[in-house]
Amino acid sequence: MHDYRSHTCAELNASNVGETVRLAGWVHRVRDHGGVLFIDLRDHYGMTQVLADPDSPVFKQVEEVRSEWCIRIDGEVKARDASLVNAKIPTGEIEVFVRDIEVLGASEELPLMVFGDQEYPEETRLRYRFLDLRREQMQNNMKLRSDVVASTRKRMWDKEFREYQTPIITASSPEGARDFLVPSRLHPGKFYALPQAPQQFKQLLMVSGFDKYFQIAPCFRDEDPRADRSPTDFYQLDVEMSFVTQSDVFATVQPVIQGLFEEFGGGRKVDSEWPEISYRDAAKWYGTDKPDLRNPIKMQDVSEHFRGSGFAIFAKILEQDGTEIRAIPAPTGGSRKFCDRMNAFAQKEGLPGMGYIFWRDQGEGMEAAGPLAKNIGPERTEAIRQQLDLGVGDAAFFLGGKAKAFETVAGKARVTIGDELGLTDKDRFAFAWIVDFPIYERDEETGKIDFEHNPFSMPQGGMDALNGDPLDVLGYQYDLACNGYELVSGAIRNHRPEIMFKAFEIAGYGEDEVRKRFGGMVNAFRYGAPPHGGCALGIDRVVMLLADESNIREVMLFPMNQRAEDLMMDAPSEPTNEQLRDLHLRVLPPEE
RNA sequence: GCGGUUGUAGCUCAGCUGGUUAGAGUGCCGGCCUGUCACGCCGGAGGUCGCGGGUUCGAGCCCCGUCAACCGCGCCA
Repeated sequence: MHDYRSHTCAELNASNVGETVRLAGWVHRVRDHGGVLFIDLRDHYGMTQVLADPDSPVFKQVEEVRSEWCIRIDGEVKARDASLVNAKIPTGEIEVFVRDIEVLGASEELPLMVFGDQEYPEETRLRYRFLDLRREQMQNNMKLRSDVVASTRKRMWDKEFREYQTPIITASSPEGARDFLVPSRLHPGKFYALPQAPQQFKQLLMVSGFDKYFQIAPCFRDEDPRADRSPTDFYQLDVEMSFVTQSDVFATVQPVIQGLFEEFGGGRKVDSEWPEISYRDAAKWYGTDKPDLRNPIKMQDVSEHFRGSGFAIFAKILEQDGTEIRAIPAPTGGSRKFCDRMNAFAQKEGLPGMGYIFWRDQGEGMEAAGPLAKNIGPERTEAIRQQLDLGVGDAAFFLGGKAKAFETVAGKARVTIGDELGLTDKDRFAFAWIVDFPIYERDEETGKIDFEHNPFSMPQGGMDALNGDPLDVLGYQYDLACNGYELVSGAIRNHRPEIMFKAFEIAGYGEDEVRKRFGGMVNAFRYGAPPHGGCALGIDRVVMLLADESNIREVMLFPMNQRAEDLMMDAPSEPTNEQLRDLHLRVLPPEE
């Protein structure tokens, strides 16, 4: 017999009755009835009930075990009486009578229980991640993640992409987030950096003629985390292709992503229509560049109905340049209670409030209620209703000012309204390509023109476009939004050195600086660079959506906490003096 | 860096308007129990109420400061 097991804890069934078997696993739960004692023995694969009574030569030892001890048992497979079958587990028809036991690893009192679905603070869970990961949900999430990665690879290979590994210890790429720096031992005072993405390498691979590249690649960024954003490092499906247009990239990537969601979505609806929405329209309709399209609400400009109206606040706002009034239609939201709650929501988000109108049935016909309706009069109110296509029982909310100032909150209000009114179909994955991102933006305070997104995208219209107003220049730059998350970001790249230098010049970077920062790539583009483009898909976020988790740490094995610390491994930690000497480093005391 | 929320037993939490000895569930320890599968019953141990200061006759509760965790803002090509 094998040292540890003849079967896993998921394998035995009625056909094994009478066999002598050996099982190993963790004590999930003990039920001690004095004369008879049951243990649910758990391993990666499942659970088997084992039992002992005073007839067992090791009854005394079996009585000693506690939750989460790792044990090995030998015993005899017995059929359960029909009335005792546990239909909840695949091994429920049998149980194993213990004749020998070996404690492989005892456990101290647990800081968190594997059994049950008790919630624990993240600090506890992360400090004892190895225990947390024993829990069923975590095991499922990590298995799902592994399967998603495997399926992603297969789908890319099926499309004749190959996976290539690019360097991890490399040069700083100062265009984006903060770099993680790695001091050089051989070169005093110099540093490597961990790549924020394999961006430049994959573009160089295109110059080298590899045509179709992908990589499940770790990306390193020294930025503060969010619930859907890991600090330090995360994984992307990184893709790049030569001789392609934007629509070629979409056509390549959509089946891969759609296939993944169909394969692992657990039967939830997966949209096959992926609309292309311009960045400007997304902002106007949804207040964000990563809209949740499961929510049918589409915001609209209703400025004209308020211009010169009796509602002085909005009328005054509209006298200023660059302002507008935006409506959020809220079908079925037509009650004062709901409207007041949403108004309070807007105030909590830092706005003066949200005006509203709602329409109710008033005997002879429809009546528009709410302070706004009174101020602007019945004709304007009716015009608004018709524009928004609303009726009795519906409501609409209104925000005014400069779009930039209210759009984000408007977007949040749209999400909240959709959720509260049950308009958002939770059982669905809805995708949209967000396209036509502006290449440049003006810093409101300094007035300086800078890159809005990333400096690698090809401007639509090429060199000619760069000779006009920079703020009008759009890029072949795109995101994929899914259920309110940004899943993919990509671009057709700017592979023409002269256009690149011009693009950087507009943002205030001279040729010397571009060569210094992106030397490797710019240099390569001088030697026959093909047109190319691609994208990167956030693996963690895909798994998050598939696992129906709202926190990215639920789908990562050993994530950092909110302060980018690993409490289990105690990272970051202080280096030894010897290490510092090797690296030619001296640590300054913290300031103040 | 800023804002919000939270911090009470190993763990998850309750604790009223400031008032006697700070509670429950679970886990742990001991006892009883031969058919449970969230087993049941009895008993026990276990507390720097995050930390420091203040107000008060009296503080888990109020005030000030501070630390930590999470969520958000900034940031994230």
